[in-house]
Amino acid sequence: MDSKKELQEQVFSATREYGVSSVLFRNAISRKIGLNVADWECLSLLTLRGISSPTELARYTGLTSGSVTTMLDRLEAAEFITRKPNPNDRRGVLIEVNRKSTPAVGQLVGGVQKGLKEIIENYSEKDLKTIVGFLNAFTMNVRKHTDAIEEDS
Amino acid sequence: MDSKKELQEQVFSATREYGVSSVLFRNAISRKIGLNVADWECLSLLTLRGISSPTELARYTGLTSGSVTTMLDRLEAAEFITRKPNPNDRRGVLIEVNRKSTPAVGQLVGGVQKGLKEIIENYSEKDLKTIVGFLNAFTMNVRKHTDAIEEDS
DNA sequence: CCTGTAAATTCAAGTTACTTGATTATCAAG
DNA sequence: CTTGATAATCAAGTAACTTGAATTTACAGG
Repeated sequence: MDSKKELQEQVFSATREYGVSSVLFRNAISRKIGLNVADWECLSLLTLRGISSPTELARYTGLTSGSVTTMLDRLEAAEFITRKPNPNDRRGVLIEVNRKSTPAVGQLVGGVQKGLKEIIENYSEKDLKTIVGFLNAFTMNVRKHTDAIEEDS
Repeated sequence: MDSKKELQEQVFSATREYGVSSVLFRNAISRKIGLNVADWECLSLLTLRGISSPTELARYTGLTSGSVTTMLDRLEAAEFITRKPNPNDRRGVLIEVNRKSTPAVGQLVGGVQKGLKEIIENYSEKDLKTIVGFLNAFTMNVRKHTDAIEEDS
């Protein structure tokens, strides 16, 4: 097998390890913080997006809207999030993450992000372009297949 | 300088979108197959990691041994896995994934994998090396922090 | 301006999955 | 051959999730 084919296989394999490691990290951190996995993923998305809605969180976690309601009740009671009225749609609510009430979370996530930034800093512009291109292509591919799965139901 | 910082930010952002898209794919596929998210992820771990015992699976998932028992009962009833006696330890069991009994799974996962392989084929050897290097560095970083979280408990 | 339909969220009742603690069987060591 | 630890399971109780209905608001067509 030539070296290019081998490299292709290495990339393929690396993407899987990337995914597995992310899952294991999530398991460890949610356990550490004392949240179940769904609750943690919810907080995680909120951290990325800043503000979200129960509908979006339902999609992200794969839970039903009813489950999201009780999950948000839990997170709100624990002061991880706040519900606010949506000024543009009086049916909806906006979910905000309370960053100050989660110093442990910030520290744990911040550590990984810091590590990632250090990795990124070691690449040239050219390489960064290659990496961004690959990551975006990967993401588009996953999205395409997700949509395909969801369509024929 | 500025464009490099911007590129770095793009990579950082792309890794997050990569993660989000993976989560949404997981939701879609587990729903499609009729497994809950936790069961699907376990099946995935069993397949990718070659995990073989309930004990090991419990460690990876953060579940208790009792939960793993009932989860394996579900997966076995649905014929996704098989329990076999461990010839080296009569207390234990070995878990095997039944690849043949899951054509739907194979087809769905195969689709994404095919797309990924097509993406990979468009890169030069040099670029592939860059990509592998980045993915591995990312994975190592996540693992390092996972271990750190698990250690001080 | 109405009216019907769809969407966002919540709620109540029933189901599923998880945890804890005990149980059985086996191992490993002295 | 006894002691302490480990692998898996089981039973009972708890926590989380789903389903389906209710409420409120949005929006499109007549």
